[in-house]
Amino acid sequence: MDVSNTFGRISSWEATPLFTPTAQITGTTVPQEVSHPDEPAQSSIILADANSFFASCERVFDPTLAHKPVVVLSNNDGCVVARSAEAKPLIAMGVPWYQVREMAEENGIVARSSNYELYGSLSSRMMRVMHHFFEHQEVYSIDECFLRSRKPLDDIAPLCHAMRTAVLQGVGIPVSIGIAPTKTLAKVTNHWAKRNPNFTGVCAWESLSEQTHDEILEQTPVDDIWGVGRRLMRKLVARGILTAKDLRDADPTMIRRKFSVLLQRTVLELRGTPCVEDASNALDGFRKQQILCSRMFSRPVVGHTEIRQALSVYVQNACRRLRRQNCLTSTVGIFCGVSPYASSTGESSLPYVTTNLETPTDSPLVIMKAINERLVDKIDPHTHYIRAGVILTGLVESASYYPLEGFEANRDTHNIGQLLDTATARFGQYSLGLGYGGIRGQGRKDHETGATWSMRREMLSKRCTTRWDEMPVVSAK
DNA sequence: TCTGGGGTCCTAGGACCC
DNA sequence: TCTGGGGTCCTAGGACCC
Repeated sequence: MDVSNTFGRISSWEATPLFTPTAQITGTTVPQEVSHPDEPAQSSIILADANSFFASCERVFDPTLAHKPVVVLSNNDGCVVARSAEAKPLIAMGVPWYQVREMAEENGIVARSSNYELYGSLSSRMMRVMHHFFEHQEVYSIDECFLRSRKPLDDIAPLCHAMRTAVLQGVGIPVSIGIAPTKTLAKVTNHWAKRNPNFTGVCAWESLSEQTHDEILEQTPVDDIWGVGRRLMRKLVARGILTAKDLRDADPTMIRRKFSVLLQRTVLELRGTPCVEDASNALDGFRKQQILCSRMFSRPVVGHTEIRQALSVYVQNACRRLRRQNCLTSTVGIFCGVSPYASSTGESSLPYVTTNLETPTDSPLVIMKAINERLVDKIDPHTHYIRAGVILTGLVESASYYPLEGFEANRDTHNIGQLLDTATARFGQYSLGLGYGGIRGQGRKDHETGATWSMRREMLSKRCTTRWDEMPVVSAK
């Protein structure tokens, strides 16, 4: 076995624990990290997770929502994607909004369209505050991060309490914290802390007795475990594995053979052996390997003209993200989808077609030209599409790419992308656009482009932290 | 009338090479 | 007429996450 594997990428053929001797798995031993005599050999994983993040964000600048049931809807006001604690008993996750709207109004449930600009801004504030407490931070999603510490548990727990208070006071978002030897157990602990009123937002796995560990795992259904979705759950239940305790006690080799290396890692993680690597250093930080921009339309779209309009807007959005991570793309793909509810076959995603660009680029002009010339005619002009999207893959770092002489054609020589970035930073997103991405309407209700196919967001709150003209006004009497 | 968006990783299978 | 074995790379599809 290659020892360099141990601290680098997990090899695909075997679940290799990261910090502990691996004799029981591979027959070899790996060096342990050097530790200070006063410090535990293994670091603690701290999972900090905001409570009902989107709903909590809506409350930050609208105190009238406090203690009321609040739900946040997906794009296009489609279905319920977040619920405050008060709303949880009243409304299920993921239900289509149109089916429950009447009931919600009768029960005094307040609904908001999703306001990702606000959530993103509050998320980065929250992450900054937490980073102040623990140097090693891995931002895992918009509302949660893993922190790592080698301090003794007696020191970590008070720090976590202080961090929780700081986020609540400084940003206005309540978070729950789980501390455990592995990421999977930190997730379990965190969920437990949220459900159990005995914990004031912070719970440490290792402060609990073995009997409590068993009780917690016994009460955790297998599909509540990080990494086990609906499909896997069905297969596991068929084998009599119903709870997290059953999975922890299953034979890892059998799990590897019958399922996958991923689930084998989960088994080991439930036993306290870290197997899921720290992703914060992957790819120089936060560089994505693919960029996808897609949206549902507010109404079905037929024919190439409007599809081109939408693709043009999405390409500009994708290119902005591409430039932000200093990359160029070599392959562009587009897809359209029809409603799986309307089609008799349940088919949802129709053509996905790709084309390779002659040279990598970040220019929306070059990409849109390739789409118009090579891909758009693969789309059926008579189908009623409800969504479309653009995927950029084969990303390369701009700094490391030098075109051969005579092959610079795809370079954005006029720096149009840069110009768009500067203009939109100053005047707001969609204030300036290219071609079909050029803007016709201002209406927030019809989304930013003002196009009739643009998504619906009828209950959008203000973007208080990112728009001068939407800043909240406070008055004192 | 109306059912989200943006990612990741793993695996199997095919193409291709020597 | 017989028709290998071992390896890499790429891609599509499936599963998962929030």
